[in-house]
Amino acid sequence: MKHFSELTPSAERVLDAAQSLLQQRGYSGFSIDDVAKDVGIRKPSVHHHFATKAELVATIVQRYAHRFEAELARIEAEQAAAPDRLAAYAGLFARTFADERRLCVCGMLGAEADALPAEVVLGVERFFAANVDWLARVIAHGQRNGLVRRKPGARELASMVFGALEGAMVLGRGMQTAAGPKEVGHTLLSLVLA
Amino acid sequence: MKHFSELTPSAERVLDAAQSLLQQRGYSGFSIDDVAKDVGIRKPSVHHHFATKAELVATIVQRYAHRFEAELARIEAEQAAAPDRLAAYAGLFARTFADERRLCVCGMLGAEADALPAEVVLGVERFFAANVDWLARVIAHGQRNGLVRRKPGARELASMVFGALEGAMVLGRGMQTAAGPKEVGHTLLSLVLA
DNA sequence: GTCTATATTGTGATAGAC
DNA sequence: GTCTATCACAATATAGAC
Repeated sequence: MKHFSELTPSAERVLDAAQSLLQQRGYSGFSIDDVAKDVGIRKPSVHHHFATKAELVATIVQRYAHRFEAELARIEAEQAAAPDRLAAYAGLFARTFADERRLCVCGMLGAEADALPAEVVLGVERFFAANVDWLARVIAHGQRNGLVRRKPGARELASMVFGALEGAMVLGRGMQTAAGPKEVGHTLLSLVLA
Repeated sequence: MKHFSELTPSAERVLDAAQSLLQQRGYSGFSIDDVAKDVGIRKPSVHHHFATKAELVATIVQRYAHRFEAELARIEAEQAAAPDRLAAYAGLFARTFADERRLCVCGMLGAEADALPAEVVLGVERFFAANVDWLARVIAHGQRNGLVRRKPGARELASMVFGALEGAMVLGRGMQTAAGPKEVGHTLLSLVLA
């Protein structure tokens, strides 16, 4: 598979359009032709950049995960205290959702996992693990400093926080009045602080 | 749309097979022919019971929501204390997930909402609202008795708990080592109790 | 990098017989 | 309630020209 950093500008436009469709409709819910129409080209031109749909989506996941991990690094650099890091983390989900109520790329794909090519599922697994690992580290740090409650372990809290934010995006789309990731982020924070 | 209580045994077999496929692969991820194959009949026989795919899935949602609400009523009858009711509630999600790592029907459909017929989305919205309403009532009751913490309001806690359990199912499929709804249920309970 | 044209398969849905 | 046969179209993907 191509690495996303070697993409031409045309390939990036294809990737952007496909990611948006993926976040709105899921892997099985959009076609190569949908992508082509959004970009303003024809189907075979999409295949010129990405031979198969699986490769296209695997590249989306790769780029998405890379960008996300860069955001995590930025948060750690900018925020020193665990509560501030957690608040900024929730903000990442809120920002994605604020843009046309888009779902997390990997949240969507995780739900569909059984219907996906193996190379896509692998990228999703890595993204999930990276998130839980990062959260567990931040939470453990906060627990040592007495800023985060100690009772459920760092890893249990991390899984719960990550899942709650992913779940909040799903609820937010299915239900107009539901709390989105922004509101759930606040609720989580007040529960998790010592 | 037909009501699920008037279904013939053959129609119920079709509905069962379709629901399983829906929970594993999503609305766009299974076809009428997939359903037919699982039941052991041909495509037109599926259409004989449900004229369109939209009607088939809308009926699944209707039946699923009805059964779920019956479970909620049973929990309220069997468990008097809010913490026990919440634990039993989380158990509903754990039980679904324990069966072949199936997703909640409406969790799956909520993620796909943008690609779905209106009659399906309407059923999903109703299911979400029923869950948050029920949880908010149970939590408010627990707050009055001093068994549930008072700080985030009942409705905020309810949205968070529901979303966390839905999210845990998504994580559980995408990531082998992740906490499923069972583990997340325990974490949630220990956070929410006073 | 993009196109037209095409192959192949899958899709939801219908007609009409048994 | 189920079937065969069929329709109209949409899907992923490829060949080969410009």
